[in-house]
Amino acid sequence: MKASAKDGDRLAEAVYERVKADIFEFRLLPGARFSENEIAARARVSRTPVREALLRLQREGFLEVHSKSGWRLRPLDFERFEHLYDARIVLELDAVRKLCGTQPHDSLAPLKKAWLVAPKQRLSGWIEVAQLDEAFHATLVEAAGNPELARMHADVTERIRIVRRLDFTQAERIQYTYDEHAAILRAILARKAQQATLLLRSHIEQSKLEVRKISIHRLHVAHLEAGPRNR
Amino acid sequence: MKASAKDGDRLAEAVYERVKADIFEFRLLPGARFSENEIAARARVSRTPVREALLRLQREGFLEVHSKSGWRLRPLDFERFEHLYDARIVLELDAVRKLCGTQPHDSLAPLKKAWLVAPKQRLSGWIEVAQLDEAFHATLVEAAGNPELARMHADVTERIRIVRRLDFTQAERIQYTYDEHAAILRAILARKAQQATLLLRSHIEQSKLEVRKISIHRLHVAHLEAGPRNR
DNA sequence: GCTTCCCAACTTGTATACAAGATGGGATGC
DNA sequence: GCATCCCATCTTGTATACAAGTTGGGAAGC
Repeated sequence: MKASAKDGDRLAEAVYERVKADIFEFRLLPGARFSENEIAARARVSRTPVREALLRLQREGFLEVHSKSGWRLRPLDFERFEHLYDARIVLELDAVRKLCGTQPHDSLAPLKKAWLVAPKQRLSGWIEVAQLDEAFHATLVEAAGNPELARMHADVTERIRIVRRLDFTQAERIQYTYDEHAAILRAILARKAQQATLLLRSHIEQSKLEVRKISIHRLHVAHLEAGPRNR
Repeated sequence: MKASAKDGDRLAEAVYERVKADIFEFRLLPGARFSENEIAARARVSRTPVREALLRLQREGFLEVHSKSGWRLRPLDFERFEHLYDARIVLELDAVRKLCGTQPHDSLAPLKKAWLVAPKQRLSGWIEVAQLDEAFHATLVEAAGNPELARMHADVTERIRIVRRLDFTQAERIQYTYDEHAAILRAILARKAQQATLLLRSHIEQSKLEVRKISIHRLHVAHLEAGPRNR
């Protein structure tokens, strides 16, 4: 699949998606240094669209550029991730409060179909569940009706994705996620705002905690096998 | 003051600031079309840094680009402004709740100095008051301690600035702003969360309303004197 | 072996060249 | 007068050329 031919004159966009995928799939490692020429050579394009893509990823918080010296993928910043999880809490709780204060939206119908299912029908692949989980929370915020808040939430989602996925690599966490999403959804549909917000807050706090634990573990392993690398 | 010489190799940044200033000061009008070459010629730089600046302003929601056809400043979108004001409410109320739940921060000290003053010491220039108003709300959010939420709030602030300033062109609105800010601040310092959030919500709602009224008026005038122009 | 210094090779940031699509206005046909 | 078509011109998107700062490694000196 040649990327450069049929993308409708959007090489910069293609490079952007490609580099972002490299980040999420750990082909580019946190702290790694690289140059615009390397990316350009790999993608078989010139530095111009590469630069456009990298500058965008920089603005989005993924990359750093050191003038005349090169680019690097920002190291994982757990303090930042915690702040982003807290931002999720703010945005999602507000959405749930608004949802509980209006007529039931049919925009929540797909969530019922995906999450209020018999245990046998639950998905188990961690990649699929991670996608479904993102969609659950995004749908809540979008259904609340403020596209600007939804966009902010989507930005947060992208920025924590790299660590959030780790949560679902534990099988029992998938089951908890199903249980908790179902409970949250039922509370929203029943318009129990107090209950829904409490459940959602603890659900996100729990994710935050799990990710912190796993990340620390991974960091420990990485240090053992690689020694000092970043900075 | 030559911009190109001493800016430490940051032509793109200088162009970005320049164009943004043109937007805020109505040298570029909503709906106006322009090309990269025009901007480049005015700023005496090549298209490369211009393009970098424009792409950034596009990502930030100020501009649109139509492929091979040109750029234009997005028309004022009042529905979007309302959503952004609602986003402010979400972010600032959360900040105030957090502030009321912790020990008093000395980071609020500058606010006391600026807003808890005798009527005689109040500023009256609408540009200064608009800046001070932005700083008031930004300081509240920053003091709450989550830099990510503060950054989102700052982004919102930039996007509504163009209409928000209109609020302060009415002298009595400046007085109301002083009164309301003082009341909000006192409630926060007294840790009266309920009162502080109520006051802050109605304060922002009021701003939203005023801006809507003024904007509609301005739109009306613009239509009268210019006829159909955009779209 | 150790430190210092210097330079060649990279790097980004900017300018310029080129490709190809969008567009508007005027000539043409009626 | 009016609609249609076509092309010169303008536009973005990409590639390439150039300028200037950063850096790392090896020679030189001791």
